[in-house]
Amino acid sequence: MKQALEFTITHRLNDTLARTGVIHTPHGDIETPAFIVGGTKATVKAITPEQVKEFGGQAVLANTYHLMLRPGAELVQRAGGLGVFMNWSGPTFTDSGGFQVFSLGVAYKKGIDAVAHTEKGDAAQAVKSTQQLVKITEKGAHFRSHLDGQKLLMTPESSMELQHAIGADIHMAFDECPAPLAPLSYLIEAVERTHAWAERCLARHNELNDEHTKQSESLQALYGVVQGARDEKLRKHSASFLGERDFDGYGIGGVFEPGEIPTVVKWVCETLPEHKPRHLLGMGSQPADLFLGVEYGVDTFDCVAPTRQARNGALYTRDGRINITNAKYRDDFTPIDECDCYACQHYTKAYINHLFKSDEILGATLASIHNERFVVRTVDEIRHSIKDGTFFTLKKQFLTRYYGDKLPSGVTLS
RNA sequence: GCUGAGGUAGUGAAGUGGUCAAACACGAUUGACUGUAAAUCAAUUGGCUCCGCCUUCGUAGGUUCGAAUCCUACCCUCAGCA
Repeated sequence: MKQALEFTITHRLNDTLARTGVIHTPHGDIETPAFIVGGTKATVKAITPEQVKEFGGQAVLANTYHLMLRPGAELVQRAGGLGVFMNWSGPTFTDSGGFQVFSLGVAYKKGIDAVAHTEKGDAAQAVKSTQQLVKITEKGAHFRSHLDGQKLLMTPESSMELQHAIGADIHMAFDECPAPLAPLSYLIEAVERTHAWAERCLARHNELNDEHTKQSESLQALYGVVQGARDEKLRKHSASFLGERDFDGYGIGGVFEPGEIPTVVKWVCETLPEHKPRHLLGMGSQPADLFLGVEYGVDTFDCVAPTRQARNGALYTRDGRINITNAKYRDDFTPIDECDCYACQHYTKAYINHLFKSDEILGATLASIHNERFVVRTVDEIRHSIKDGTFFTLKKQFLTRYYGDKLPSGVTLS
């Protein structure tokens, strides 16, 4: 059978897991490391696909759960698939909906942050609330739609069918993302379930790809998703189990602190087969995520924070994050940053401050373009630095300037 | 000039004898946001030597143990009539 996805590694950085490469998809190549732009509901919030292209976005990631509810996967299929529907001609990814088991379950109304960051959270309660709000069984996950409350069941098979209907180039296996604080016994159970689901995903995915072959349609790729929270044995077990299966690449799920990358991501990436691409799910809003992720073997990232934070007025600059609504920017007639994005080339902080204060939607657009450009450019710089061997110099300079003396815990500059 | 209504914190607006430094909304200030239930959410918003004290509800007096709330005078605003 024809490969659904080809991945070529072009450079490696000695003594690290970092590499550069190219992911070849039916809708074009992705030069890695790459930041994949969040387009959950088949739109990159507040900006057009042309603008995404202009700031250097190479691929977009949408979400199966959201599109299943609205407008429906079948409708996206009838529209001609995700790319045609949203007028994005480049490569596309879909997430499986597995993360919503977490965000609508354990993290429900508490914020993901509260669960991921609390040192001494109530682990038993974390599991309990999962079971109450999102019922997980071997069969799949029972959800309630956040739109109208209707009961839904998503199984590995149905997630594959939905993702094939939506028609992205790269799909994610349906996984369970447990709260990192859940007791080990539960984490083990969740990993085993994720593995069983992964095998079912792969089986159904291959059947669907066989049908594509018969119809002379291009094949779609499937990434297995590694779980295992912060546990070394579990992470390595998960990476090794999935690594032995014929996935086109791998997602790494459930990591929330940059300081965890040198341990968790490293365990995973040194275990996974080297010749397949690795995607760090849901991380990559701050430079530490990007530098450490790449250093420890990540090829692609996706993260909604650049656009979400942009809509809420938090903008990235080389000297750290700023809040554009701060009073001091009211009459600051300089651009957000030394930056080549559309917003920085044409507008001042004072103007964008005014847009936010006035609740004008152009503010969200300009801020989103800027934040996305910042992240995409940072990854581009990292990619080049691997090719010319200046990665560690760049890392030190970049992180020192961005964080000053407030480096996130667990992050080192060497 | 007459009649009526009214003057409460940055603004609008509750409150009409004690539980009022005064609801609520907006505004303002700050913070958070990482596989998007997020153009969302949270905190602060009279002063201070801040688990307590001081000064505030047009101004000045008064009644009362106690007043933003009752009385008197004055000032001002708005509406209608002259």
